[in-house]
Amino acid sequence: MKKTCETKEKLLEVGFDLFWDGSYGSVSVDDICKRAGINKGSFYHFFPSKADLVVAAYEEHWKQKRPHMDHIFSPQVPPLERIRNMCKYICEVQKEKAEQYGHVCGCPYTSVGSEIATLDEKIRAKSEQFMNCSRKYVESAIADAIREGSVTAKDPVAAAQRINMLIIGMLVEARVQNDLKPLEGMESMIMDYIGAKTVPA
Amino acid sequence: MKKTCETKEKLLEVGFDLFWDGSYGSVSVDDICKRAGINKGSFYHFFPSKADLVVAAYEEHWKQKRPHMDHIFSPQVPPLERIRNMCKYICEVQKEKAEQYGHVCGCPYTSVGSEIATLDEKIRAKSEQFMNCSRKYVESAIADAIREGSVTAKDPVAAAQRINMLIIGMLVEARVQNDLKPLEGMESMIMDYIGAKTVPA
DNA sequence: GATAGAATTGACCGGTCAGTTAAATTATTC
DNA sequence: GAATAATTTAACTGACCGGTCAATTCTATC
Repeated sequence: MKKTCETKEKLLEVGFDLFWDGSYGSVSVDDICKRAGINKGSFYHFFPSKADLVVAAYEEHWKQKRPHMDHIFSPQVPPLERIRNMCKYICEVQKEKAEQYGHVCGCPYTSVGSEIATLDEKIRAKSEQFMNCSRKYVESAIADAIREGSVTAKDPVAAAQRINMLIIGMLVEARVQNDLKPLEGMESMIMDYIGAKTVPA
Repeated sequence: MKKTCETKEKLLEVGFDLFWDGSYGSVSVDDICKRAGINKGSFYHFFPSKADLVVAAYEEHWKQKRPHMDHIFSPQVPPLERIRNMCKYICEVQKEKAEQYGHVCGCPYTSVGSEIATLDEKIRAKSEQFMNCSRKYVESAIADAIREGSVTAKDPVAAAQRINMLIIGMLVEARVQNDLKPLEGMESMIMDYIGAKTVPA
């Protein structure tokens, strides 16, 4: 029950990383197995197909990321600070991955999701689901900000949706430009957008 | 000199369409040739590689699209109307392509660009170039809007950059959701963002 | 109508792709 | 420690990949 999980989890982790850095089409099952130090037969013992691996890897990745997001968006934290911390977190992760891989990688769900959206419905649907995970956090933060009056925005649902699009656009630009610069304005752009009344450091 | 161009242009057109609908990795040279009714040898007579085709197809597509953009952004047209017309144009094209292919396809430069950004520098650079083409139009429209006082925005460069990101984000979301809905708010979102003073129909 | 260069053909290459299989090894349970 | 199931191994399949090539046909010019 132990070693089993190690193999499976190794495949999930390696697969996620390779797909994130490259693309779904450019990473083969052989690539994943080689990097994971695992035989191909084992891959197909745990996953019925390459597409199933990427879906499982999405789920595993989100499972591991969620506690961090819950912490960032804890109601203990003032609402605008939650959003600011999210921006910092995104930038940190991007910087870290860029150093690790030598490329700016953008949002993993978005990259593979956009690549494969018209070709595999199961992956498409999962990408959609996870691309929208962070939206709910932003939504409740903005709702709280509205209640405490620290923001001129009126509709938390619409605002969160738009912020989500903005961040996605930024991350895609950063990936295509292979440059972290597009991310620099993220925090101020969002604060501008929701009409944050305090303009702290 | 006539039939020659027809073959080459057919390959450019079919390639662009297939890459736009699917992805760079999922469309083979054989697919393109079959759809174009052209032999593989001819493909490699005109293009040294698959990557070169996609770059050439980008260039051809932009060449054909540019007059339309020049028209939309003619200084004859009031600046905010230029931007509104651009939004309408984007939505129209997306709707048309969605009907044609059965999928919402998003921005062609962005989709392939994001897919391939970390793998092929030549394609990456071209994607970056064309993803930013529309930015210059928006920039000058906003500058004009500022001069005529129809807008509260201050910095046309920053505003255009952010609008570009917004549109990219929207198009990626639309593609991944396979739904035109995310595009609906484009015009009002942009007008909100730059602080358009008139709120016409 | 001879000639040369461009366009076209279709068979072909080695390599790689996702996925399979049967046998061997390891853990688990009684 | 025997029986059973889970896991791992490595060789294998057949289709398809991007790209090559020599042979052929077209076309423009003199």
